[in-house]
Amino acid sequence: MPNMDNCSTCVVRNRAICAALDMDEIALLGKMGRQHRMVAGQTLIWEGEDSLLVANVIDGVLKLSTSLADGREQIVGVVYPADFIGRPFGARTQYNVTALTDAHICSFSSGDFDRFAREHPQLEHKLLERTLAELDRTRRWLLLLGRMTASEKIANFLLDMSERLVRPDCGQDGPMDAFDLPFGRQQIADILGLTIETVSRRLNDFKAQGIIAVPSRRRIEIVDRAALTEIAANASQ
Amino acid sequence: MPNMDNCSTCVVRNRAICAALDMDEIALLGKMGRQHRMVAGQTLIWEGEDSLLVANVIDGVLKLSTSLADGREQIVGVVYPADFIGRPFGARTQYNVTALTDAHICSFSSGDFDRFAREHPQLEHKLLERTLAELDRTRRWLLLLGRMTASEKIANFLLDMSERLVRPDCGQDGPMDAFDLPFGRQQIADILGLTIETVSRRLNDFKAQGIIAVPSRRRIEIVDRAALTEIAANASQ
DNA sequence: CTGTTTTGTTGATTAGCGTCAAAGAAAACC
DNA sequence: GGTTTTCTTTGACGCTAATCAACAAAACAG
Repeated sequence: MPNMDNCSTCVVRNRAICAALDMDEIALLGKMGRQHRMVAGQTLIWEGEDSLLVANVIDGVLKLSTSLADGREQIVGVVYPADFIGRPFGARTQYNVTALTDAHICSFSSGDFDRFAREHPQLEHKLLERTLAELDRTRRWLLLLGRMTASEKIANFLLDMSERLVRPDCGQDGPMDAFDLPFGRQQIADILGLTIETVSRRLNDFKAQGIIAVPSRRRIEIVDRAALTEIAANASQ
Repeated sequence: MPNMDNCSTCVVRNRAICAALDMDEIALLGKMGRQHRMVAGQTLIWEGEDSLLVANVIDGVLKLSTSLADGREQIVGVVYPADFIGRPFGARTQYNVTALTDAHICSFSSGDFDRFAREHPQLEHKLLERTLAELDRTRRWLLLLGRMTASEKIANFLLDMSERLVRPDCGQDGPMDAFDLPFGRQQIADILGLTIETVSRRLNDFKAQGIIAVPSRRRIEIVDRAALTEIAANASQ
């Protein structure tokens, strides 16, 4: 089914890069887009393949990941609703894009999108601002991977999650103290450059110290945010 | 001294983002730019300060770095001639920018540059392509920091350097087998998330195995590129 | 050339995280 | 409801890289 009028009912329309466009332009872009459903675990783009499509995330969480020949994996990005996926302008995609939850995306052929973007500087500008912000975030992740201990990594990860998992629709704006992670333990390990055992141990240490509660596998409740912040910043120094 | 006609004699003019502009536009941008000399060790931008300037590197090598409260440092980027420095469009710069060698840059006030860029989509497009490429590179670095052993890190680092230190002016295009690093041992450690001792030891291991030669402190000669590539890719698996 | 500082190397020891193995708990399936 | 499968926790142990410390070699200054 071609999407007649998906954009006007799109829930992320005002937060995705589409927000840079006016009504007419959105209609034009909308004609080129296709909405897809993905199930958890499904891979949209494979590492090293020519970049054939780009997409907006409408709903769900996806990971960007690369791995070494022997299977060691590193998650290099996590993508949320309203975020942009893929590598415009010709280069090869350097990582896998895989759904962590069931997801809903709006995809475009790379070629179509590239052409459209070059004709609409507003859109390119929005994309540039997003890419700059993502680069900043990724550089901060270098510090975490290169220089932090396991406890510091996990504390920072939990604080980061408490900020990013805020649902934009519910009026709340501060960080949340209770949330469900969209990751299993192995995925947390792949984000932080640790093993699953170390993640499990440090998480249980925090639990034992009364810093967090873990009522179910994926649920985290931050009980003592100050303590967690201290560990994250290595405030003992 | 205002720079009357620096652009027409600029050695990186055809490789920097300026290459997106035509003569008139370059002249306009040139009026806003100022050339600076920096000495090795000098810091241009401090972590967390409001982003007041952006710049093109004309000559020299600079590092982007962040650090933790107790002094642990991570280099999050290395910038070469023709590269762009700084964070346009308002955000705070999240890292220090420091010259590793004596350097020569062409700087612009952030405000001026932002305004000019928004009026020149070609320039923004070039900047977007660069930022996307830098993001790809940074994501590959996440894999290195998160999942590689010290030997793998150093092998990859040396191979990366042998490709990036090719002087664009000298006709050669393949990677170089002999080059001078613009880094001391501590800086290599700060790039790879290691200690200076580990860098020194692994480098000397490679030397002992006849994979590289180290005729002087900063000079590297790749003697057995195949062996180095095997270690980098963990080809033993 | 000589003393001083900076940078890099080498050795001994330790600690943190990874590895291997097994048991336990939750989810998925029939 | 019971079985299988998957995911997580826990324990024992080993190894890699960090730490601490001393020394060597350049670089630099006078």
